[in-house]
Amino acid sequence: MVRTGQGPGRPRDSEIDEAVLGAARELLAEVGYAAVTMDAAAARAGTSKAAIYRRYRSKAELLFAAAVHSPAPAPTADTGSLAGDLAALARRVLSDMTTPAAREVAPQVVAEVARSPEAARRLRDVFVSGERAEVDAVLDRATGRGELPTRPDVATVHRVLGGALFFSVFVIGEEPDEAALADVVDLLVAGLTTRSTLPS
Amino acid sequence: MVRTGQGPGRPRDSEIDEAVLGAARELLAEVGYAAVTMDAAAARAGTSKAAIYRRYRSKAELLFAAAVHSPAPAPTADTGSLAGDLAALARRVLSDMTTPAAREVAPQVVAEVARSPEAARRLRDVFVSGERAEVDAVLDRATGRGELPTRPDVATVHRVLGGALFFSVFVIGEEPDEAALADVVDLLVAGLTTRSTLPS
DNA sequence: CGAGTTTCGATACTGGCGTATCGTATGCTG
DNA sequence: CAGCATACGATACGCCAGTATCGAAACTCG
Repeated sequence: MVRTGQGPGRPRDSEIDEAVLGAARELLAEVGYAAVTMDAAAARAGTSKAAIYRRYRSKAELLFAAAVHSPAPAPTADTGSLAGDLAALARRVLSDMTTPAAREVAPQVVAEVARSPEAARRLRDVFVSGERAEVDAVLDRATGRGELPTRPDVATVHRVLGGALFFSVFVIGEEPDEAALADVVDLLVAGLTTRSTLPS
Repeated sequence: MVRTGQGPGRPRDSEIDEAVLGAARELLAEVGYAAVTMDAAAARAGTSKAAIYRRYRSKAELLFAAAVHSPAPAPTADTGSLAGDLAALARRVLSDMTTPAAREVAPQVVAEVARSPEAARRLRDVFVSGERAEVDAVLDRATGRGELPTRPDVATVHRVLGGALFFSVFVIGEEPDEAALADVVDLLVAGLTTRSTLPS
């Protein structure tokens, strides 16, 4: 019994998938999050609201998908040192966060996550795990170089680095400049290279 | 010419101030953020929606005010060490974040902040500056004890600590347990006591 | 080929946030 | 006392997210 992965019934029209996503992207760029209307998105995509809601559970999810272009995040380059790698990673994450689209969409996604456990799961699968994997790779390289006394807990490092960036941009409301970013990374590197991590 | 601080016109009724805030608090606790209605809040407060919107610019701001009880946050106790102080501060902030009300309201406030620069300013005045002052006090004590080689940048420490907590709860979606919290604090302390901070 | 299931477009509908409008009430200022 | 500016209750309204309903189309399985 071969499971084709396709259930019974009429299959989704992939052209509509793209049309919807494209329309959402355009509208988001043109008028901004608040002014995007589901009706307008449907109209521009040449379809109906129902078709959109079959694909996304809310406006926040649609525009989240629209704002996220590259499902293949370029893995952080190997700069040769933990400090360099973390700085590079931090810069990339920060630049992703400060995209016009991301600036508007991310807070809404956080709000959505609070309402829907399912949205929370999806965010974790799409974003959190991806970021964590990148942090993991950086720590792997540093461990390989012998820069670290013990292997730090990935979750901790991710929490601290990602948290500092997210918090700065979306809660404090001021994007850290290059010096502030360096200060955070410096603090993190100093901590990692000094202590022995507690067992998680 | 004495500016009384009260402009012309009929003054606000302070009883309505309290009634609105009380009604909002009750409803928030009873039915949760999403199910709170501005009409219901007005009705329970025995007033009209217009009176509420004269005081708060949105549902998010109303429920934010309703969720924040103590404008006088108990200053963090002096535990005798930087590690102890930071751990205590982290625990308090975390417990504030994980209140049922805060869990629902905080993400909405973040979303609101993205839409309204004015809301952003208010959040900074009410919350960010308060937290930062607490971090500052902790760093002051540590510096006084001679635990730190140089005075760290408050903004950096605040970003890292506050960010790690906020990010964990509201983005990653998992509240850090006692061990995870200890790991973050440990990392932070190791970093602070080791390096010399870059000039901000 | 027929039964069952899902998508599609189209459209109508509900609920709730936020705004606007009135006539009235209440305070300051000259 | 005469403005004048604002707050008040009471609606009414626009706008939009999200849901529901319909007949028709498209695909799978038996």
